[in-house]
Amino acid sequence: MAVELNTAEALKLWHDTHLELVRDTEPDLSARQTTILLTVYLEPPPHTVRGLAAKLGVTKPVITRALDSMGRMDLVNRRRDPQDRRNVLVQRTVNGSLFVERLADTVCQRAARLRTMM
Amino acid sequence: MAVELNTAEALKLWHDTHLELVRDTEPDLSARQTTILLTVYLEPPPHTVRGLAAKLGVTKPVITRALDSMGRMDLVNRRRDPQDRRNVLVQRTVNGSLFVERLADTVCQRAARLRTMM
DNA sequence: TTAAAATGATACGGGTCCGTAACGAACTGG
DNA sequence: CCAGTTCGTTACGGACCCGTATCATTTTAA
Repeated sequence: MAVELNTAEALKLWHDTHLELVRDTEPDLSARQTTILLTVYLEPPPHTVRGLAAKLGVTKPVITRALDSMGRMDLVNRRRDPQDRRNVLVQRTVNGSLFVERLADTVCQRAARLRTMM
Repeated sequence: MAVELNTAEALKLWHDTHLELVRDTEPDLSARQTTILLTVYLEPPPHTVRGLAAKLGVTKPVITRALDSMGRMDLVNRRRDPQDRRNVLVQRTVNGSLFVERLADTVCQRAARLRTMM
């Protein structure tokens, strides 16, 4: 596991990956949406609105709205917690998994090209 | 120069860096703004509105507005091209350089921690 | 000199997002 | 039971961004 980025490489990776995301036809996710999406897909459940808001350091309506829009894109799902029906559990979707997989591929490809393209 | 990210590492890097940017007090840049900013700071001048629009695959008003808001944040500057006064040249600022430097540090630190934190 | 082309900015109508405040629903403890 | 707490959501006014269409300015070329 060799992950050593110098300053120039880090910036180029950040730039190249963002450029590819912008050029894609898919609508860009905001930094907040990206963080929420990857939290849900990388960290073990359960994921609640309150928990996500605390983790990101934002208010709860921010999470609610992000879940609204990402739900419209079919990237995440909401379900009531049967144990405590006040809670909402954020769940993964098939489409969201594919989206995250494509994002990982993009980052990996751009990282690999750093070696040859600089 | 060893840059080898596997899928899990790429996603964790993307997540961790975005999380730190969201938690920062500074306002988040959109993907388009990030791409414009890093293009200006990584690639050799001159940078014009038309050129940036073509590179990103967006319309010119998108670039104009992004330059408006990033100019308000003192991240970039606009200047008329004396050679061809129709053109606007996008220029770097001291504050923008610091911002880009901090971004690079964040990405580098998060990349370095991938080794120990997984 | 003048019509055409090119550049960036602006107006417009519509959408999304922001934080604060208030709300209903669900749980908790006395 | 029932007041108090904890959830997530919604309402609101304001800010920003979107793409299309149009504009003024400048350059080019006939």
